[in-house]
Amino acid sequence: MLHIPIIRQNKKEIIELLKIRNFDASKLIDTLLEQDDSRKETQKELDELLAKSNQLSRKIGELYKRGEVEKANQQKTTSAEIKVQTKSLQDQYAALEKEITANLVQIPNVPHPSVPKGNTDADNKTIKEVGDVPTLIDGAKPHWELTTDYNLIDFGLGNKITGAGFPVYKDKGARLQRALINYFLDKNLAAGYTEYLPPHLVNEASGFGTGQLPDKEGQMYHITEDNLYLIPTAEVPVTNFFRDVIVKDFPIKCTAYTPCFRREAGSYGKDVRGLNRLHQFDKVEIVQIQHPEKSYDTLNEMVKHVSSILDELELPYKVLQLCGGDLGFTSALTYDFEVYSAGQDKWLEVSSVSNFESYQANRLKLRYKDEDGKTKLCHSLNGSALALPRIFAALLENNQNESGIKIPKVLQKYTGFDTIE
RNA sequence: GGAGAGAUGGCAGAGUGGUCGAAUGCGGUGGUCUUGAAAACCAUUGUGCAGCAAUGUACCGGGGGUUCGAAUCCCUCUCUCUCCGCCA
Repeated sequence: MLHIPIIRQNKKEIIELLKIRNFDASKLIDTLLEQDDSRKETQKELDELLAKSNQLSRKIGELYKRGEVEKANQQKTTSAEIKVQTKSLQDQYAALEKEITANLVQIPNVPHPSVPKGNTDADNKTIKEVGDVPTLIDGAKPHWELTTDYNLIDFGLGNKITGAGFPVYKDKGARLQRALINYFLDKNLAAGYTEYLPPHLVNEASGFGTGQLPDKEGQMYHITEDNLYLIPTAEVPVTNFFRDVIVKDFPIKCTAYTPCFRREAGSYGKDVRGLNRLHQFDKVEIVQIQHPEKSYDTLNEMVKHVSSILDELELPYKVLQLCGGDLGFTSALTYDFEVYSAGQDKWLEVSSVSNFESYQANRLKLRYKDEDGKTKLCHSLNGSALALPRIFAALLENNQNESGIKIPKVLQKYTGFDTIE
């Protein structure tokens, strides 16, 4: 969520920028600032009253010590009166704070000025396109046929033991999957990221910290018995490492492989065909915590890094800057990576790299100390490097020929084979 | 799963219901000394909110209660540790 002092300082600019997302914040912000004003006033009154009460208590203590019991008892009556007043002021204060937070969480992050206006993904801006769309052999197939033909994935078996959206990888399919995970992690390590293997279940506080809770509750699998949630992305456990932390050295660079679990309620049709949309999938994530002045340099660095992976995999891809309407709620600027998957003639999103500026950090209480020793909010960023299933699909579809499926060179030392026959 | 113990500042660890935001040690920062370093000595060192500031206020795992007054007493939740059982 946004930080109130920053809203106060840059009110006009923020309202203008939020229009890029087609979000009219003017009324909400006015209400918010009014509520914050009365919160301050209430606190002032309350503090004064509490000060009075504290003084009185100290006085009563002294009177008792001196044995002046009667005088002390008189003062007690006054103290009791003050207590009634403080109680009602405290309630008032708590109510105001609650309203303020409730309003605050309704305001999405302020888009970076460079974010293009727009409503849907059709308005996203193509930053660059790399690689040529491959010409396929006659009778080229989509991956959901190739995975069966070459015995790489058994969707039916997944249905049997769990349900739709839970594929079972097998033989060279399983090995290719493992190769991709290792390759991605090694690439990230070489770029200076530290590897983590976090829990796949998180508590409620973590869900709130990165913004999945309370609003997007239905998108996560919830284990009610223990009140834990299956992670929808490694972003949740990893970013929450830094909840309530005061950072000493920038940047912090983390990478983690985890399975990701998503309920995807309401998805259906051909978008969910094969590997295109799953309830469980593998992903290698990168997360950075950075000084506010450097976060956009870092964002560019992350985009370059993801690009270099796709270059090595020899997949045609494009980088898009998301328009206001397509931008995630908590992001200030997002670049999406889409890979061309020839067998189904489709561009598939395989990575989303975002700068959240201080939006997540404010929820997480993730801070650093500036030169004057004042605590300030850090910037947080993350991206996929990369999401596996769609890469898997594109590799099969683009590299198919009469004799089998070719494995890109860079992966061969990880797979231990160069073709799937 | 059964029995017990505990949760205090970056860490370790005191704390009789009143001057406790909290002893002490370690660590951190600044300084003295030194050619430099170490050692020693001196000083300083939590966070939020309000305020230009002085300062005020809140916070001793979370929530509630008793009391004029709670780190300290009571209730409750969560978590951690030890022992026993089970187990990869």
